[in-house]
Amino acid sequence: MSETPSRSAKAPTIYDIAELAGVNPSTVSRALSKPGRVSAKTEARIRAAADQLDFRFNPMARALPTGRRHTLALVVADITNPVIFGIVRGAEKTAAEAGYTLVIAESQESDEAEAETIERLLPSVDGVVLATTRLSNERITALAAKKPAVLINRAVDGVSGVLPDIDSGVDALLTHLDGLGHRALVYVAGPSTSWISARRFERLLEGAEQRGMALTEVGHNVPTIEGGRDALRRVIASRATAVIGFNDLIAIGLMQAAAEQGLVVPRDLSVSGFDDIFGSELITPPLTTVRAQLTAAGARAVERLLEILAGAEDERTDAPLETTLVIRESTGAAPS
Amino acid sequence: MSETPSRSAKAPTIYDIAELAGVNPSTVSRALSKPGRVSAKTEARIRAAADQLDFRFNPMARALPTGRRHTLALVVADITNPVIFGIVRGAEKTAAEAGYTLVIAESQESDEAEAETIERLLPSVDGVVLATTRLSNERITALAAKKPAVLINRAVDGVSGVLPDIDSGVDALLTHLDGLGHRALVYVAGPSTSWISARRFERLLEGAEQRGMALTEVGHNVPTIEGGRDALRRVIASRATAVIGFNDLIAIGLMQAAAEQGLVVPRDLSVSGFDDIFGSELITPPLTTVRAQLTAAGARAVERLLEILAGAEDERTDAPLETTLVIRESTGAAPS
DNA sequence: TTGTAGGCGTTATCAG
DNA sequence: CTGATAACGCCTACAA
Repeated sequence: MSETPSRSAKAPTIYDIAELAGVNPSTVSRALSKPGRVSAKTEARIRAAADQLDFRFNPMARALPTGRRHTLALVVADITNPVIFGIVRGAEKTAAEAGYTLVIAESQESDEAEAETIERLLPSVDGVVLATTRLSNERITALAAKKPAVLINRAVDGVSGVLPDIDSGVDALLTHLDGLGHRALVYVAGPSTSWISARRFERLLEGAEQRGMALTEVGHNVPTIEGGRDALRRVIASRATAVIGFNDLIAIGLMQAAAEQGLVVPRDLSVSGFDDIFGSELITPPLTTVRAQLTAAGARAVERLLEILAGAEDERTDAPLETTLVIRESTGAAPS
Repeated sequence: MSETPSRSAKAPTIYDIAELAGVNPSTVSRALSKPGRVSAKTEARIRAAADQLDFRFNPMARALPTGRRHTLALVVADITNPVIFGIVRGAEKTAAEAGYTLVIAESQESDEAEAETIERLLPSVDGVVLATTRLSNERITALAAKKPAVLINRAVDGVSGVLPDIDSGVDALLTHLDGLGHRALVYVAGPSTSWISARRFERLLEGAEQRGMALTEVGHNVPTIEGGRDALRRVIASRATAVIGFNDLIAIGLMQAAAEQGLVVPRDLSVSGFDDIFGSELITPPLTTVRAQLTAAGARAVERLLEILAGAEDERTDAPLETTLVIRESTGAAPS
């Protein structure tokens, strides 16, 4: 016999239940939030009353005395970047399963804008996941001092992070290109604020040295298709036979621009990227890329956050997430 | 001289400010929430104190007496569907500008799962945007009775909705295909619970009749690339020369499967879709599609919600969002 | 213009 | 095991 709760009618409270069940409100609170601390009989009666009234806890009221909001924030730079698909999905699922709500915020512009967004959200969440942050290390450290924070694809001293296994992926890619006969490579870097872009380049450098390959870097680019297109001219000028884009978006932009210039990929130029986003497989030729476990990253970030909230030691960065080279058709033998 | 707020130190309250400024807490509340109701002098003093303590309102505490949570929910069936991108972006931006926080929830499975998700979120939000809902009309009506709700791409009596201009887009598409000489079409429908899929088919039917074209429908499909692939066999069996996918994802799946069968698009089969998502332009050949204004839809949905919250009449569905036919290379002359 | 007092829904601390 | 009662941080009549 559940009533039809109209929008105007206020939601039932534990007082309503208490009255209906003939007990004290505090007993209702106990019965409903910490089962077992109340006699089975009364608990049953209270639950029945709660059902009948279609009762839900008021999260706001609940948060007041406890300080727990049961809400987590996920901050991303650009929602339209397909990389965050998986991250969002993994994070949302894990949060929901733990009874937490996930707030997603986009920080678009500068690190200034991002800082503001976070500032705005902070009072209503218990912790924050930073997925593609443009924040400085200082700001991140400051943030982590206020609320539990976990980083994805970024390492900052003293702050928990979830990282991909950069080295193995990069190595596999280099081995692949080496095998195809490429001796000169270019890396099209991401934003200067991207920690992971720098790390990828570092490892590329090491690997290229070991293999005796030439490697140059094409300075900071917006991590979008546009960014990739804009970089083509500099890529061509480098005379490399294979380009490695900071991410798939850049790689795709590169391929589009190359096609427009009459360049045939991979005959004239081999192109590869990172992440394996939606779309990488769609483009012609399909993109060779280093796949990251995005969903797992999102899930793990939230797990870490929940652990910290549960009182775990703060900083910890567990084993990096495995990475796989996905060979498709955008890479081929070096032109002779 | 801002202190370094440590995670353990509790956030400052209006009491702290009151003490520091030598006034009553209620005066602080007034000064900070409704400027002008306090003498300029005291207000200045209070603001200074607030700054000094780096004060933020506690949204939870604020929500208690007022009942306003300043939070909106956006519920989507599948976060990895690129259609959602634009919607999320538009919604998030509009919400943030109005000082609202956006919670995004994914409801994956059945309408049962979606109902549960909403149920869980409801107490912590002021209103809900349903973007790709699988809920029944009854459930939607029930939901709207509890909290303000706005639908995207779905019309339900008595509930506000944001709709695309289906007719003009469909008509443009039909005219395009007619001009290319196609006389037999197939529509690859979306899920049976998709209101907009049915509407698209209806209009296709009308238009096909008017133009004397043949049209068949290939029953309900999952709105993903997989769903499109699975439908190809039935599409071929229909003997149509042009397929219209419920959305771009289905169209892309169709194209992939067709290519694997050795069919050349558009020589052997013309393919088109709806939405113009990320990826439609990337695939080869680039997809002809009816573009929807996704970002605008998300923004407008939140605007409507805010209007309702501000006391506007409840139901209203304003002029549909314009739709544009984007002709690319997946459609061509009908085979003779 | 500013202070006082009561309340919002829940939890926590004490008694009983 | 259960009932009072005081927080939690803010808002809002009402009074001064």
